[in-house]
Amino acid sequence: MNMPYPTSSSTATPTHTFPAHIEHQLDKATALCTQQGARMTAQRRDVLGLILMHARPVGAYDLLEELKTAERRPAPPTVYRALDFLLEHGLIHRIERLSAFIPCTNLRHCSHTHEHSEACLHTAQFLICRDCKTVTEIADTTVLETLKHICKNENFVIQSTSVEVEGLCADCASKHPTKELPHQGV
Amino acid sequence: MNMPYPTSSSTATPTHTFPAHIEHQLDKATALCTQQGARMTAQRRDVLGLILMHARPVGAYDLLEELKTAERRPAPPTVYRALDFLLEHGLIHRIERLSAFIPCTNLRHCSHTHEHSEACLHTAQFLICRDCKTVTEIADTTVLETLKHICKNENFVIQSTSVEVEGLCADCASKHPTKELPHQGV
DNA sequence: GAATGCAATGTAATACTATTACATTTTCTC
DNA sequence: GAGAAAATGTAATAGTATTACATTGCATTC
Repeated sequence: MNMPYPTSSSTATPTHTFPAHIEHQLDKATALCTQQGARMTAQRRDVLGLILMHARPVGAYDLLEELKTAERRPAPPTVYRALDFLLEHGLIHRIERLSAFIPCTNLRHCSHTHEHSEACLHTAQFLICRDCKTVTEIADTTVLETLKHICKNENFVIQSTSVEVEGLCADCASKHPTKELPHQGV
Repeated sequence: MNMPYPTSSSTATPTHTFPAHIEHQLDKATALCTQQGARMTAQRRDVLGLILMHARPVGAYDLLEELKTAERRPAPPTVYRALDFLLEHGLIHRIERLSAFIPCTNLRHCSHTHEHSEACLHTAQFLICRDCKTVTEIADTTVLETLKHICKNENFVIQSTSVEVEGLCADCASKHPTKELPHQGV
């Protein structure tokens, strides 16, 4: 009983339906794709929807499980292809340390335009809580500016960056004995 | 025919021997371990030696291959345990994007003391060349300072960080048509 | 509206990375 | 030397990702 969505350059019927606020974010993502001349297919929309449903980073195989329906049992490449697409278009981020994926925060925000395009260019920064596994995307641009500056000096051409800070979020830190950076390096 | 090494708090005979300059770096690493009350065993020394032998990041299973001798066929946990130890003591770094390992640059430097301990505290920064796979560790401290500042504001307790910049090194960039950050984000 | 070409998806197999659990050996401390 | 702790050996398995090739769907042109 799924009705086709009013996606401008999209394909068939999504196999999943999501709560209204998620659908809204999906529509926004679809609009962004159209704008970039990319196709937000049903498959990709489903995967993005599932990622948006999670409060925490999701693994590819978790998504694979959740994609299963009575009719279809997708294989790994299905999910990885969708993830690649979503990554390329800046709709999600990959958390390297977790081998997991989260939506780009900007998708959750109200603004429909993508003024922040540059800040999202595969150059996001994250705070990862070891305890509750929550990941927060940082809006700061200073880090990226610094990195750009360094790379300019070295004639290194930046294509993408990942900045991941692992530790304890404020909530978890208040519940546990504080453990700071534990040991000495060279 | 391997003779025991003069390691201060070490164990049995290493199964591998390395060129003099590598042995020198290994001795330095051993001294650092002793200083920290940690044991640089033959196994760990072998693994570190192999990592030092590579110009580029090495995967765990590559090391596993290289550890094989006529007598011994180590299993994965052997390598992973050694890697964990070396990581914990700041002797190597893990490049998240590559699931691979490189020596801490300071091991290669001349200074015997570890004045830079803080800068190495699981908080290194890397430039990764997509083309030649070479990884350069950056000495800069600004990025870490910025991150510390941000985290302080958010009451986030930092335990470790990774900053990975992927792109083209100066050499490779000069050989190829320049590809900058390719697409737009949200 | 058939033909063509390209993008997207389906499918099976496999490669690569990492951990668990438990037995054994080595080393340290007393 | 005995006991405890650290390190290693071993087998099995879990988790993540890719390759290669077949098929389908969509878009453009004639």
